[in-house]
Amino acid sequence: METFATRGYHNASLAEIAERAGLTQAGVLHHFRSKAGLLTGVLDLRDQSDIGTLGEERPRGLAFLRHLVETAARNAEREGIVRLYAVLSAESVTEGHPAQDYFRTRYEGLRGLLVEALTEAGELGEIDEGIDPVAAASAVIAVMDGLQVQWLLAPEAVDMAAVTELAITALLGRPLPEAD
Amino acid sequence: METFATRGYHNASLAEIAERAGLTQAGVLHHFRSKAGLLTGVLDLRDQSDIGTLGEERPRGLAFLRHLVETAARNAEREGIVRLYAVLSAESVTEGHPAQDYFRTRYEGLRGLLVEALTEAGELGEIDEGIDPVAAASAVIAVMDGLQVQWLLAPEAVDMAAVTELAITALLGRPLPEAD
DNA sequence: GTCTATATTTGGATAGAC
DNA sequence: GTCTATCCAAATATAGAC
Repeated sequence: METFATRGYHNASLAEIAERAGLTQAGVLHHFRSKAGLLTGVLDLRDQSDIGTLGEERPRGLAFLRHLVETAARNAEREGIVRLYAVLSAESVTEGHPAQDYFRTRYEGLRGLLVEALTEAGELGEIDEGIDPVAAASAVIAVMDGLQVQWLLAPEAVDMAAVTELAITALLGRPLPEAD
Repeated sequence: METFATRGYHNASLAEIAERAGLTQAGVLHHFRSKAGLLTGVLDLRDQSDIGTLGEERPRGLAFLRHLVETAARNAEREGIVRLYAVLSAESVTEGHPAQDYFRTRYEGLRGLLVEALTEAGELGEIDEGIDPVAAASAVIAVMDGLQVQWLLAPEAVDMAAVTELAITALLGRPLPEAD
């Protein structure tokens, strides 16, 4: 994870990964059939503790948006994870990238989660009728992703949580309720 | 440009670039001292026709924000350029990447341009007093960047111009004036 | 200014011993 | 399950002819 985050997929070498894991390059390939397989394994592992796989008990309505702001705040303390996703998601749009399907599916899922949360918020009367859940969903995800790159290049210049909350409240047209 | 956009920096080879340019790999290195030098050259070239280098006659106040929406619309017809910046900007956060300074400076400049435009808009009475130009600047840039990755992975699922305009109008708390 | 040739390094992957 | 040894391909960069 750390090596892919620090170097990206193509510039990461199995030799470096092996060394950091305490075995040889051939040893790594005993557990994963190829470098691409290793990347897939890393992403699958990460997924088990990530937002993209929130279960049925996930927060509903605006509480989900609040959860995203908290995620942004927590991310400011997890540079490695932020870098991993920022680097790999963008790299995945290159030709034949092994994580392309993963990120296509991930974004589709994230947009779906947000559309659902925004729709719930509408039904609960938490937000105005006029809001387009699909457009707002893309916007929220985009802000969070874009902030990560800016923050990685200049951590002192960008407050990810504050700007995320600003953008969300602006899109909703009202303040976000505090966390429980 | 096309090769770096399609493959990223590390996975692009001088051989492919040379072939597409109609000469040999050694021929390319006669004009650029190294692969990193070539990347720098590409970015410098692009800069001459790009938003980051708008001169003194750039649009002022909200007209600048309108200009950004138009850029997003135009970008939907320029996948190559979009991919170039999306891939390289994220890749630039990896260790020792040759475009790191370029993108750090670029984002700093973009934020400065946005802050200036938003400040002008405030002085012109085009937007409310309460708006924080610095936070809004980061947000606008982030939305545009984030949308590009989503759009590259699923062009049919994301309307870059519409969502950009939605986010900007939300952040401003009012509609954006039409272009001249 | 472009080429061929080559040096040198590094990469991913495989075979087979232990 | 891990290692050593090796293969093979590809990469950047340089030297020097034309």
